[in-house]
Amino acid sequence: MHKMDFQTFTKRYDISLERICRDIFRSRDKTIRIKKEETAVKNLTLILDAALNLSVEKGFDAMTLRDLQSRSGLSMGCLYSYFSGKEALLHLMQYQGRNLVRDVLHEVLKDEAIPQNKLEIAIRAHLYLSERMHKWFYFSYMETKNLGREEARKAIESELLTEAIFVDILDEGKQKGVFFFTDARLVAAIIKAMLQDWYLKRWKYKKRQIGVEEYAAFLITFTGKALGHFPSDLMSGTASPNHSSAGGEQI
Amino acid sequence: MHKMDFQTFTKRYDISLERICRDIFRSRDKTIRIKKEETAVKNLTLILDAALNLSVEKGFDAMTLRDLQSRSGLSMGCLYSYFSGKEALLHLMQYQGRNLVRDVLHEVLKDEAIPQNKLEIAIRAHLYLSERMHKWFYFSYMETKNLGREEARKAIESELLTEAIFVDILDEGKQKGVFFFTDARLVAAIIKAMLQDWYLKRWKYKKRQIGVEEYAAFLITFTGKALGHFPSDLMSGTASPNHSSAGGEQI
DNA sequence: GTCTATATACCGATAGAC
DNA sequence: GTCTATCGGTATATAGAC
Repeated sequence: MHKMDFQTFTKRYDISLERICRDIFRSRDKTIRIKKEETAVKNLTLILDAALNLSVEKGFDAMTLRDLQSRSGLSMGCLYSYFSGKEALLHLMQYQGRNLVRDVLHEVLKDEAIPQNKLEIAIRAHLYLSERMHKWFYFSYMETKNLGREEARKAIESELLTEAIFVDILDEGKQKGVFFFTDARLVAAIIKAMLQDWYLKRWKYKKRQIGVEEYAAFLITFTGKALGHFPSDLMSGTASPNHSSAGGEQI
Repeated sequence: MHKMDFQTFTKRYDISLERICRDIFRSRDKTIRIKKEETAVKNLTLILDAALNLSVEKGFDAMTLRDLQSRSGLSMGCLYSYFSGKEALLHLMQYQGRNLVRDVLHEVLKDEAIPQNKLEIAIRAHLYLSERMHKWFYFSYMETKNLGREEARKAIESELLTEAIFVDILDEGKQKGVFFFTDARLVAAIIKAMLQDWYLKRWKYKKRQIGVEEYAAFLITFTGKALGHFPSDLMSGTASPNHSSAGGEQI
């Protein structure tokens, strides 16, 4: 998928809360007591939407099930038909978010061979994903520390997997003589840090009216220069205007 | 302060928990009911040490005052002689950490004139500070969202102040023709993101045996290349060995 | 499937003995 | 200055009516 921008990205991949909830229902029929798919998906959407918003506002820990009750419009008893407890809800959301990110990242890269293009695509896909699923990314990052032993291990594994994608691209580019650096893992680590800043410091970029396309172009130029590779059409530093909300409502 | 490394940094600046607690006692004699300085500083040190460790382990919200009681060795009633409530403790710690960082950053930069050196010093000082006060930095970052309206405003102000230091250095370098970029605030923002990665993803760098000197050298080289400025003695990419623990126990 | 009502436990905070 | 004992409030979770 070349010459990708935010709009074509959101059109190509169905990243909606409803779709995620349907995936959850189909893969977790044991822990969810409700039988009818339509009812289950509708209520799951209400629950996850409320839980995401409350978690971003005040933190998952500070969110009480009474908050979740009133925000979702469902009752206490009804909530417990969809998950076995507050902790199970946390794990459910973390798990589903991780898998979606992993799948999309592999999907966008699968038909590309040129390292410079791969790097640009991986950066853009990660930024676009976190733009589309901003609350989800913010939530996943902030609540990692509250996970239990086994779940924390999976979160770390996921972090390293994303990084490994960048390490592979960098090493390939180094071998082909288009990237210049000494330690691929260090470069991948700070690329990841810069990607994460986009959703962790969203308030800052929003206040400065910097959109996702502009940030993407800047990041690609900056890393390109640092790696000794200069993307031809981006060196001017001019970026597209802000249309960060072109892809519909954020989830 | 030129040719700064971690060891000389920690020797030059007294960044100990005891010193911070003494500052707190002297500046807050109204909210602390204890009169004798020796007693007060001793117990404050116990309290803050326990609070920092518990917050990093499970989060400030999840930490109960009973946890704090057993970890510090003091009783419930005694704790309340040192702060008026859990929220006041949070604000106290945030406030004191912010001020120390602000003061040290201004101190290290005050006698330097060359932009390239300024950039290197600012990067090193921030990394060394966060290395020395790792728990403090991690705590400050993670608990920002739990602050009240007014305190959150101060935290944001502090974030932007640190960034402004980098913006000034970058603009000066651009004017003098040694740095090349289009938007100083974007560059400063991602430099900050890379600095923060050092204390937010500490587990990763520790596992890979990357010390603070090595990370500092890498960051300076990477940003130097991206800005079109090549530090002469760092281009080889070779870095000092890991002596991240040379400066005593972390706080 | 969804609701209300309630059980049980633990939180932050304080009063008052020592 | 420091302790123990306890209050009032609220959390998660469940039982059983509809």
